[in-house]
Amino acid sequence: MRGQPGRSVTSRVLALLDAFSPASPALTLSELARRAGLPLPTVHRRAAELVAWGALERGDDGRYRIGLRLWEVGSLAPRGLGLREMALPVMEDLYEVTHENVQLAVRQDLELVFIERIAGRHAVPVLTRVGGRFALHATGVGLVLLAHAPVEVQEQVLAAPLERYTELTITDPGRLRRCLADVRRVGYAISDRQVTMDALSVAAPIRAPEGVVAAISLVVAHERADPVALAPLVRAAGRVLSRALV
Amino acid sequence: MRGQPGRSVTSRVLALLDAFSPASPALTLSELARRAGLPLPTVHRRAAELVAWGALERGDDGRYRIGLRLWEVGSLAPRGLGLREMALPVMEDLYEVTHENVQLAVRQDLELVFIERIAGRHAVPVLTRVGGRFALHATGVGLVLLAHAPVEVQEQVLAAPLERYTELTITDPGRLRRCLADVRRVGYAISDRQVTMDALSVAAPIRAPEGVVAAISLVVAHERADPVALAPLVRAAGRVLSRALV
DNA sequence: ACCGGAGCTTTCACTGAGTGGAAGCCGGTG
DNA sequence: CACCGGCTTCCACTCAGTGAAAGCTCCGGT
Repeated sequence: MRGQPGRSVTSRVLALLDAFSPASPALTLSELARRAGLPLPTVHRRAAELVAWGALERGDDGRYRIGLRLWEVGSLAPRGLGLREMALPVMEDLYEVTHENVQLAVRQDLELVFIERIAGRHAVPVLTRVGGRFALHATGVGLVLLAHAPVEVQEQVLAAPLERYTELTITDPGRLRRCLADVRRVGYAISDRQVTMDALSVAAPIRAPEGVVAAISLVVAHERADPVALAPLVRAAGRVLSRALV
Repeated sequence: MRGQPGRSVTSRVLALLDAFSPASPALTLSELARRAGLPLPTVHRRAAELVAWGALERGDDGRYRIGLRLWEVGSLAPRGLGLREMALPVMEDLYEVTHENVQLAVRQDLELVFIERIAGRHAVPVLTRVGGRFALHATGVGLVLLAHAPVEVQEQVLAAPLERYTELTITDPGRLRRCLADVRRVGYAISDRQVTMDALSVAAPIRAPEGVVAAISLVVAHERADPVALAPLVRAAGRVLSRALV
C-alpha cells in the first residue's frame, strides 16, 4: 500500500466513528474525510463498507449518520444500557420521592459519561445529555467518581488546569484534593453551584466488588436545596445498587 | 497477505462486533474467534486495537465486552437515542394516563428493534428488551411498521414462514396481507394475544416526511383490555410525535 | 515434582487488500 | 457554457495484515 505508514485500517475505520459528535451527528463525505484526517477515496470506500453493515446510514441528503446497528451493538455495553437497566427502578424511586432530576454516570478516562437521567418536568433544567461527557471536578457525580478513581487518574486531573464554570467551581488543585478526601470520608459529594449558579447536586457512589463503578445523584434548584435531607436518600440508592452488583 | 481472499479487514472487525449478543455479552478470545469465524491470532490483534480505542473492554476475567466508547458513539444514532429523546415526554404522558407498558420501535431490515420501553410496575410483564429485536408479524408495533414498509419488504416477510407464538398468531400470508391493509386503512394496529396469551397491544405509526419511521404502542393485560378506548390515545401520541418530526 | 492440555500471545515470511494521486462525473451557479 | 465543489471510479504500487507454527502461562491431575 501507499498509505502513510503506521496507520492501520482499523484505526482509520475508528477515526470515521470518532468524527461524529453530539454537535454534528450528520456529516457529508468531505466533512467526514476532513475530520478523520483521511483522503477522500479512502473514506469513501471504508464508509461504504460501514453502511453495508449498518454501522453508518446514508440519508437522502447524502450525509452519513450513525446507524441503528451500531446503536444495537452499543446497547450491549455492560456499563451502558446494562447499568441503566439495573439502575432504572432505583432512579425512578428516587424521582418519585423527590420529583427532582436524577442522574447516573460512570467515569471514562478523565471525564464522566452520563448513562441515564430522569429529568423532572418541574425540576431545574440540566444541560446534560444521555451519552454526553463532562469534566470530573465540578458535578456531584464527577466528584464521587474522581474521589474513588485510581490515584494516577486523580493525579492527572489535578495536574491539568481545572476549568471554571461558575465563581464557585473548585479550580485550585489543593482544595480539590481536600474536597475528594472529604467525599471519601463522608461517603457522598455535594456540588453547590459549581456547574451553574442555579443548581446543587448530591451524589453517592455505586460499588461493585472491583471498586466504585458508577455514581448516582440528585440535582435540585439551589434555593430549594436541603443537602442534609437529600444525602441519606442518595446514599441509600447507591447502597441498594451496590448490593445489586455483587 | 495470506488471509482467505475476499474478506476485508473492516468486515473482520465488524464480524467481531457481530459476535456479541444479548445472550452472550461477554466472550473469551476463543469464543470470539469461533463466533466470528476467524483464526485466533487475527482476532487477538484486531480485538487489541478495538480495546485500545474503547470499542471493546477486557475484564479481569480476560473476557471481552462491548466498551463504553462504542455505546457513546451508538448513542448518536438518530434512530436510536435521538428518537428516544424526542419521544420520551410523549411516552411518559401515555404512561401517566394509562399506567400500562409503553413501547417505541423502529424497523431494521425484516425485524423490529425496540428503542425504548416504559414498563409499568403493575402492568403486564413484557419480554422485550431495549435494543432487542422481534419479528414484524406479531406485535402491534410490528404490524404498523410492516404495514407501512416498502412493498418489497412486505413481500419478503410474507414469503418467509411466519413464526407462531400463540394459537392466535397470524401465520397465514393471506390473512396477514388483509390485516396489513386494515392497519393502513384504520391508522392503527391491534395485536390481540398474538405474542403471548395474556397481552394485547395497540400501536400507531409515527410519520416523518419520508414515511413511517417508527411505531408507538400500549401493551395491556388481555382481560383488562379496551382497544376501542386505547386506540385514540395511542394514535394521538403518534400524531404528536409525527408533528415533532417535521 | 512432573506431565498434559486448554487458552492466550508472539513470531515470521509471504502477499493481495488497501491506498491515494489523478482523472472522470454530475448538478448547481454566474 | 465554463467553472466549481463534492462525489465516484481507476489503477499501479506496496506495506499492513495474515495465519501456521512455536512459545508461553496457568491450571488440575497423578
